[in-house]
Amino acid sequence: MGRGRAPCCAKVGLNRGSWTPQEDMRLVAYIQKHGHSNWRALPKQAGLLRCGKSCRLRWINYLRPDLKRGNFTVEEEETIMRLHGMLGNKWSKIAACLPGRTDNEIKNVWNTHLKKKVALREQQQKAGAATKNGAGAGTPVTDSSSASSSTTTTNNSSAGSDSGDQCGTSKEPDAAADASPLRDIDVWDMLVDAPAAAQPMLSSPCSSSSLTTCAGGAEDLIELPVMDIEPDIWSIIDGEGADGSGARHGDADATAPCTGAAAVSTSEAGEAAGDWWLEDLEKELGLWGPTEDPLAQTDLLVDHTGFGPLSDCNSEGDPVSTYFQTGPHNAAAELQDVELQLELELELEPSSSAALVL
DNA sequence: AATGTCGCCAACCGCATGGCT
DNA sequence: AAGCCATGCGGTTGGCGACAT
Repeated sequence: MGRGRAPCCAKVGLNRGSWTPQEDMRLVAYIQKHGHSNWRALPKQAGLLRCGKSCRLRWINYLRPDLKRGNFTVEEEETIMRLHGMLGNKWSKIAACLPGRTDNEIKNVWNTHLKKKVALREQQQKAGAATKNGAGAGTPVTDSSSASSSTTTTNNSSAGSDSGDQCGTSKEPDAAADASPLRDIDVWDMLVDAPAAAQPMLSSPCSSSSLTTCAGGAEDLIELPVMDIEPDIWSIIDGEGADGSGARHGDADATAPCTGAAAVSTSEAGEAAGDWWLEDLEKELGLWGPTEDPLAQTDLLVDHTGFGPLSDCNSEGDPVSTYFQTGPHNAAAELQDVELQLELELELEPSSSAALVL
């Protein structure tokens, strides 16, 4: 097997470091509309000065609508500790057993909390074994004070996996679906269902790999913002890929219909879901709410964005900026014209979509 | 109140893997 | 069969906030 390595982050001219709210919104908007079948082509098509890898990570670890936020529950911690005892540092496999949690998140939690916790338990076990001279072998998670209340019969979906194999053996979405009924849920379906459920961020089993290309049905969930980027940057980033390596999987795939999410289609419910989710996202990003101080938000835009031209567009031209300044509802209407134009340009000239300038 | 230290978390880096040509 | 490419994965690191001195 050949193992060519696609140059990615080494490219010059790309933003690095923390993501700005504008970048987040742009990425979310694009993925909602077109999906993410081709991460490498995505930033270009979405008008992001990021490498595909960075976009993927950002989406998987932070922007995915099905992510749980907040602290890990005791059950989750127990599950992680138990699975880690069986699987080791197979974070992605462990994450597959914890709906709404990412491998990165689990890894961090392990390194910061659970590792110590497990070490402490082992010490206690040894101490206990020394006195009792006995059992407990092979059970990495024996109860200790706090966690034991749940008696390791975790009510998580993963809990059913008495043997971690169930979760770990396959990353195939189908296989994952077998592991838990929750895995039938599609993130885009949730976008529709969630508002009715009035749940902030529903947990979903979607592992990172199970979230492929689902935007086809959610096309109208959100308007895709447009930004102004130096066209030259993409020739740098693309390198020799003038023929568009992305084109191979590119636009056709990006808009490919999603299996389960087809039901979403372009319904009003879908739009409502999009509004709801974006609203929630904005809240997460600290951008949502009554615009008592629009200037503050403008400052946010200007100060944090790495896009000069975008800053120039803040006041009037850029729909994302408008979005932040006027709120999601007004902006949705204001963006319609922009979206139409963008669609036209994308269809007419997919390879140079990054050069979109309004 | 100012400074230093520690811990957490998001993001990056490089390798591995699998699909496609 | 071999090579190329995109994506996935796990380890590592840098930034930032919280806490202690």
